[in-house]
Amino acid sequence: MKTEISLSTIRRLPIYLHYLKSLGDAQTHISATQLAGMLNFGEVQVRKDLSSISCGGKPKIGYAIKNLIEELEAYLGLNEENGAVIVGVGRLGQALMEYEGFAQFGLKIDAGFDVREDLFGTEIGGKPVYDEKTLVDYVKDKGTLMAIITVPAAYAQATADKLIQAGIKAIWNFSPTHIVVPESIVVKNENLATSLAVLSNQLKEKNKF
Amino acid sequence: MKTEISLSTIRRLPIYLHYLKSLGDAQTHISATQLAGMLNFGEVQVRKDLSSISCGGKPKIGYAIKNLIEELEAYLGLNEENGAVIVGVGRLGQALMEYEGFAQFGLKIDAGFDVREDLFGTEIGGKPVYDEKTLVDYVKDKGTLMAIITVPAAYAQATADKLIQAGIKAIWNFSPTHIVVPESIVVKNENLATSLAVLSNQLKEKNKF
DNA sequence: TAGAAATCGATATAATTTTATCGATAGTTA
DNA sequence: TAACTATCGATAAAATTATATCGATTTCTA
Repeated sequence: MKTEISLSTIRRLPIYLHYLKSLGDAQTHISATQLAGMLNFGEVQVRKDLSSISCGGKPKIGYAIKNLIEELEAYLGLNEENGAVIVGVGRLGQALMEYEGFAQFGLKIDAGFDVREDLFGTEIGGKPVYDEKTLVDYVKDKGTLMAIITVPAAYAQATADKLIQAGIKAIWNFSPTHIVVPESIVVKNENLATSLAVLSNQLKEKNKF
Repeated sequence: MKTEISLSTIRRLPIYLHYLKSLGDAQTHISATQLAGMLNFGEVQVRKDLSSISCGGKPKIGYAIKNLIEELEAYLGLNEENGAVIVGVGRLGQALMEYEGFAQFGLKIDAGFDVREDLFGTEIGGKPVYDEKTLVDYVKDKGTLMAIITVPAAYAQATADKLIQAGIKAIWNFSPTHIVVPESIVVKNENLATSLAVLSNQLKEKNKF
């Protein structure tokens, strides 16, 4: 258990967690070598990653899967529930509201907000959709810390500003635009264009030969 | 213009591009300082990034926006059109099929595939949905190189295998599972859990104090 | 036209991340 | 029980990425 865990490591932790969970009860232990092989990582990297959150595996045997899962969950804070709101209930917003995988990672979406009147009062994935006008009050009342933005690009920055003013501390932005926030706010711009750029660049590189 | 551009730089290029496009005709030139300020990057970083794809800015003036956009587009290959198929036409698949932003980045989604009969023959975002059984033939016929996977986690790996067998070279995986592919195939696992982990971790860190 | 200000690009330094190496340890097998 | 193997964890080396520094260049201003 170390103090500082690198961002790159944190990014890989959920991948380990997910893979470990997908293994049934067939085996009780797993080695870094095996994990690395399955996930296409380096095995030293896996050991280092795991050493930062786990209290250790045994030579010749590997890590106890059950332990490892617990340690990963504990570190990632998947016990404490994070309430969140979604702003922008278009297709993407709906997809995210319906997505059940988030619960597994400690994220609980409480409600969606939109400007479309026909959506008010409806439920998606069991979560209510409210008038976007009530967003600020809702967030203030509930003390919600995290917001997911899925509005059209043109409204993203304004939405973010409004949310921050209401007390939101973390923003997950799916709008195809880069939003800028004060230092004290955590933001993750989920830029699909970025992924796409990397992907098509790699494709181009590989097809050169 | 250099030979090797780092992955981190490639990831930032679309962000520059997008921002530059969002500027109107109000200004013809922009400095690295300005760009850095707007996007919250280091200004040296911006210069380095741009130097790798651009033939240069001028002191005191900065870079010609129009040029820069062209250079970015050229490098990112946004002229050559990349045809792609989407496998799995659930909400997320639909959202992606409808999303118009991809065209701007050279990605043209040709069709969607699913197993749900009621979807066959329908159109989403102007693109047809076909029976998943015809996927392999379609890909082989068209010589499609890129596929987007939005099927449930349990089917993701099998879908990928099938696509690869049909000749796909690049896979963009939105299923909440990590898929593994041969060396020769480019894959980008778009793991929402990963982003979420980073986000909630940072939130936790900041709220410590 | 001389000097000041802004900005670039290059080089150097620092920080981060990945990969390699190696001794130690827990099981396995002869 | 002695040798052998797989594996861990730590440390060291290499590679990558980000940041700082500085001289050179262009424009603006007095």
